[in-house]
Amino acid sequence: MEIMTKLTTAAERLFDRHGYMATGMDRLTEAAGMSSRTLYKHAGSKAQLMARVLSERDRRFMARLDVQTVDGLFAALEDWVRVEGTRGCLFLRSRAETGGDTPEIAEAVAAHKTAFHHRIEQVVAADLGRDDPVLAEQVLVLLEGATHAAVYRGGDAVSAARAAAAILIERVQS
Amino acid sequence: MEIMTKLTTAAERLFDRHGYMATGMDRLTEAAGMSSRTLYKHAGSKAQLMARVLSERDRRFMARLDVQTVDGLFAALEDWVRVEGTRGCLFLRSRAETGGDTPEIAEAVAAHKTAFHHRIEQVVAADLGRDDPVLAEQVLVLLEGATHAAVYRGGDAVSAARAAAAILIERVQS
DNA sequence: ATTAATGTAAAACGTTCGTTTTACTTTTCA
DNA sequence: TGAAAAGTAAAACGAACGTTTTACATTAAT
Repeated sequence: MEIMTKLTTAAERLFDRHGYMATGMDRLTEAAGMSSRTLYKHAGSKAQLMARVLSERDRRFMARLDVQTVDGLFAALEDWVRVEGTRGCLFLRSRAETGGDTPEIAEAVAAHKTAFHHRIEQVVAADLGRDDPVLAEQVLVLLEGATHAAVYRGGDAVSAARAAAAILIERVQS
Repeated sequence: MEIMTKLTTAAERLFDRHGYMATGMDRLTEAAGMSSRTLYKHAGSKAQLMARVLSERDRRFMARLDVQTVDGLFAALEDWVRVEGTRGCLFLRSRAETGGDTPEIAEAVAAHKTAFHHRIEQVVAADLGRDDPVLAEQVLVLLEGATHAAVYRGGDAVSAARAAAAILIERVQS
């Protein structure tokens, strides 16, 4: 397995489960199975590593959101939380942990959230046959809410969000 | 001003703006305007201080949610984000930062989220004249979503959530 | 007036942080 | 075959961490 893949995978797991700040580099080198010399040669710094983790996660998450309907978005989120678990949004969390003061991280988060918003607008437009920025904002809120409510309410939160979105969609389609 | 009040106020501000882990005790003693000896005499430890911050915030936030209608919940959230800003939910963030491994913090978060959920169920029941756990879950998701989407979408997220909730309510009332 | 309590300022505690360096061993490939 | 590249293990870097302690000043009540 490639060194960079091993490293990014281990980093994502630890940062997600224990937090960015709370994860020390010693713990990371051990989990990734490499020396700190190699880690720094490839990753540059802890913040750059986190930025890499985030852009990799963005790629993986956005690939799942390649759907045609709003309901597909919630189905994708259900799959995501089933596979990846419910620990909230790693993007918002990492930005909050660093107070937005780490440029690499703040930029990766901003890029993801912009892409996320645009994708939702696209899917809403495809589902409705026309743009509806307000409905898109509501769908975004429901997805974000499901992600964070699932932390303490479990999968019910995602189901509830999905049902709510179906009602909002049906209402503007007829 | 009381020492404990000064301390909790300064701590909440710093933990919220820069993160729990990223805020050092030196920065805290300076912001609170007291020696570290006094701080530790009153607060016990950093984790206990955070737990105090959270239960104080719970008191303040839940007081705002003392409303009779679902729309009142969203109006209260609008007020909250106007006054306190949009940095996401400090409860979920502090739990995520510590990976749930700090008992005082994990307990304060669990207590708040349980109270939050129950309050929503109460308000939904009062508004509808009957219990509706599913609608309550949807309202919870919308509130949580508005809180977190507002971080990058601003006040529009809260307005969108409020409008969505109104639709869901109207639908089951008629 | 004196004692006990409570505060400050600041040094020090041992630990851990992110990162770099030293010394050495493997791998790669012209 | 042999030099360059890239890895490991482990020590060391200075800085910062949360917390405690030392030495002293101020307050409050007997």
